[in-house]
Amino acid sequence: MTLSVQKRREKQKAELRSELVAAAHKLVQEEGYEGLTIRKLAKRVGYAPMSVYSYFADKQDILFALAEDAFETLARRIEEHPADDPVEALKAVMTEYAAFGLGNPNEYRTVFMTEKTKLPEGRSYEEMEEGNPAMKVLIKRVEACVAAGRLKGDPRAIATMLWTVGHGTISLLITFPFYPFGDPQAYVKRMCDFMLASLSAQDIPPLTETPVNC
Amino acid sequence: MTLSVQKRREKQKAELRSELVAAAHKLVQEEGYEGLTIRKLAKRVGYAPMSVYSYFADKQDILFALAEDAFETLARRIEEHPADDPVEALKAVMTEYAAFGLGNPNEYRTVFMTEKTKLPEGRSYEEMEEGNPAMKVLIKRVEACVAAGRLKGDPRAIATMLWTVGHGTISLLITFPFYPFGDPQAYVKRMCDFMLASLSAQDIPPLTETPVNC
DNA sequence: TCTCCAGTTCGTACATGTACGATACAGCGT
DNA sequence: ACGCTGTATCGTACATGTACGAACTGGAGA
Repeated sequence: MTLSVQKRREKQKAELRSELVAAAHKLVQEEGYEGLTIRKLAKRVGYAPMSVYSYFADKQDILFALAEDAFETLARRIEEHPADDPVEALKAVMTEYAAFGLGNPNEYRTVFMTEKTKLPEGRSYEEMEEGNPAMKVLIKRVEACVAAGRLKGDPRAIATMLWTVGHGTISLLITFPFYPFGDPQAYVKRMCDFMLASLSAQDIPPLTETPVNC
Repeated sequence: MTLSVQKRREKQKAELRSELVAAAHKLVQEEGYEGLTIRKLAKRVGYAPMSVYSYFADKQDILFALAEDAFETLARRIEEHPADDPVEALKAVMTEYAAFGLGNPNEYRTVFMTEKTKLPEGRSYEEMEEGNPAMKVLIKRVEACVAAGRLKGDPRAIATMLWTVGHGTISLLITFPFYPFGDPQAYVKRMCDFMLASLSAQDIPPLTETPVNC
């Protein structure tokens, strides 16, 4: 029964990790993002500071776990959105995405604006789509638009381009709040409408087949 | 002659600051970006660690000074680029901008991917255009395209949208090098061409006049 | 000339992230 | 039953950014 023991171990460990994430979340809510400190977090759950490192490789790792939670919430929020027209449904993804980013700048920043030379553990880029449910919804709704004949081209390429523009919009709004974008909502809507209108008028080739000469 | 004394003071101070920036630059070149430490920097110029704070408010401030230098180089590189066709000239701005960002990710990140809630000193958002010559060139070349009838609409709005997309492209390529964008150069070119083609087909209204109802 | 003051320099101290290694303990083979 | 090994926990130590205030210094006013 050594396996059973192993399993129990892992389960316990996962539970303690969850407990730590919950405590971190509470800490952030109570004292703001700068209030999240390894020492404080450890004290919260009655551990020694260094014990936290048994569950997280890094402080970055803790932030990442928090962000993953947040993005699950985002995905849920997106999914429970009305989707009468496929293009409108796609726009809703971008709008909700932007609202989330602007409303949770710290989480957004830890996921999308911090160094990713080493991504947690060794998982490949699928982490992007597996660990980030929002991306899945985006691709799904793009595919719906293509299937409905409202967009032409490779869904993944289209989704990537939308992501690029959405991210550019959000991160600039976050980073340069004083730049005269006008109303943030309006700017998001402008970019969103612009992209959809422009994409509708073109046939988007897949990403890898783009000619590399030049 | 109290003014003259004041001036001399300021001049001296500016010189020392420049010396610090130069030393910081050398340090970064020699030991990488993590090697830049206030203590090490102070030791380089023979000061006590805390004396650095007479010239820079923050470590962020030091990085910012370094990045400003880098962006001046970028602007020079852009300006000395052939500009036969106004649209091609505009594309060249984006291409060079992207090449710079991908080639100097650390500088790019400190300028465009770190919190700007408090921008150095109290200068307004013009810091964006005054302190960052690249932005000026962008607007200038957009205006040239509009004047030549190749683009329609408000130059500042068009420039802002181009900046948004360019930044989105660069920052995603920097942050997620493992995502299958395909060849970075090709992806930059794709986004660049896409934007120019799409912008050519529309009349872009000014930023502030965008309707805010939704 | 003496006193005072603003600004520059810096010594010390603190909170933080984290590396290193010690300790304690649970499950295993002998 | 007894020691062995791997793992969870944690005490200590170090480098770092930076706050606080002391010491110094050069020029201004009495």
